[in-house]
Amino acid sequence: VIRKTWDVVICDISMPGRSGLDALSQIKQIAPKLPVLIMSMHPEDQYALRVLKTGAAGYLGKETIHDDIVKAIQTVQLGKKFITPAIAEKLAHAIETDATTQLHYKLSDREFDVFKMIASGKSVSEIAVQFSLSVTTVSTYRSRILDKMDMKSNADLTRYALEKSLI
Amino acid sequence: VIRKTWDVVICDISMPGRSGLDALSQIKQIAPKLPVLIMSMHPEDQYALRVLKTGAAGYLGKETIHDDIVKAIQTVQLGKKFITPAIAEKLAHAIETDATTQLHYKLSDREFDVFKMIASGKSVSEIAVQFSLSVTTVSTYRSRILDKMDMKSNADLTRYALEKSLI
DNA sequence: CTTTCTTGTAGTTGATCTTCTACATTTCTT
DNA sequence: AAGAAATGTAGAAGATCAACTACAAGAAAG
Repeated sequence: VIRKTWDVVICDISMPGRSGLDALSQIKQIAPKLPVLIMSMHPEDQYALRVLKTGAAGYLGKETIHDDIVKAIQTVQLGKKFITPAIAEKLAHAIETDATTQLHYKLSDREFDVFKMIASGKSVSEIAVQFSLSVTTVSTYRSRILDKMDMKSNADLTRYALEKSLI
Repeated sequence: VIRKTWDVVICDISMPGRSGLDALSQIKQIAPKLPVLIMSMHPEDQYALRVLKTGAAGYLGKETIHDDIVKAIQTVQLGKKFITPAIAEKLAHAIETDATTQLHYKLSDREFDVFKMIASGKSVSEIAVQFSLSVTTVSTYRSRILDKMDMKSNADLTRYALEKSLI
């Protein structure tokens, strides 16, 4: 990679550990646009995600290596990422996990509605009227919201909602 | 000003109205760094402020024109502003008026303390304990705060305080 | 296909809060 | 200096809320 120009790098890093990732990041440093396809005899576990995050154009585990390699090379040569269904699934999960770190992900729909109203300053009784619910019901929602979001006051909710542009 | 370079422009705009200001802004457009001293037979009323905002280096009203003109020219020639005491006073007022537009300017000291605590989520009773006051006293403060700031809920206060970085 | 968890819903009751009113001090206004 | 407005302070009483408890229906898990 240092001496010559290539279309694609196919790199077998069967040994897990830093060495493989280090090699990848070095390559990407020297030639950021050079597609690097990583092969491994390990299954497409979360290792694949780390590899992709480091800049690989694709990851082939032992399950897919025989079937997909030609397709993979063709794909990455076009500058696209080659993603197997299994990895796509991992990616989706990774994204979902990101969503999971959003404090309010735990709220049910009703709770979220109430959350927004409380955050924007409505009182529980106002909310109760608007939703034709008992005041105590709304109050229960509020408790659950505070509990799930690990907060203590309405002001916390307001602050949070403001930060996340939820209101 | 268009054709030659000058040290200072002394401009008599005894006629109020746009014409004077327009001339001034045209001059400042052509030669932004050229000091323009405005003279007028009108008193140093708020017209002086408008003139200064438009970029004049100083304003001499009929009261000061005879005493200060030499000093004024010397001052603006150095690139400084020439401000008479009377105008300084106006400026101070203008600034204060800006402060006045801050919604919370009306609050008394105690009210402002309470305001910050409410905005950051403290309950009236917590505040009452902290200040060794009756709950109703704090509640009264709260009413007055809401009233003065023309707001309706604690969430409004939180939002406001957050916006103005008061908490 | 049960068991368990989550969600939507409320009542009771004690806690907290608001509103109205009041009054003594300060602090403006005139 | 006299009167008016703002400020600091609270009590009584009614309004609102929170906490705990409960339960049914749906979702998820085993």
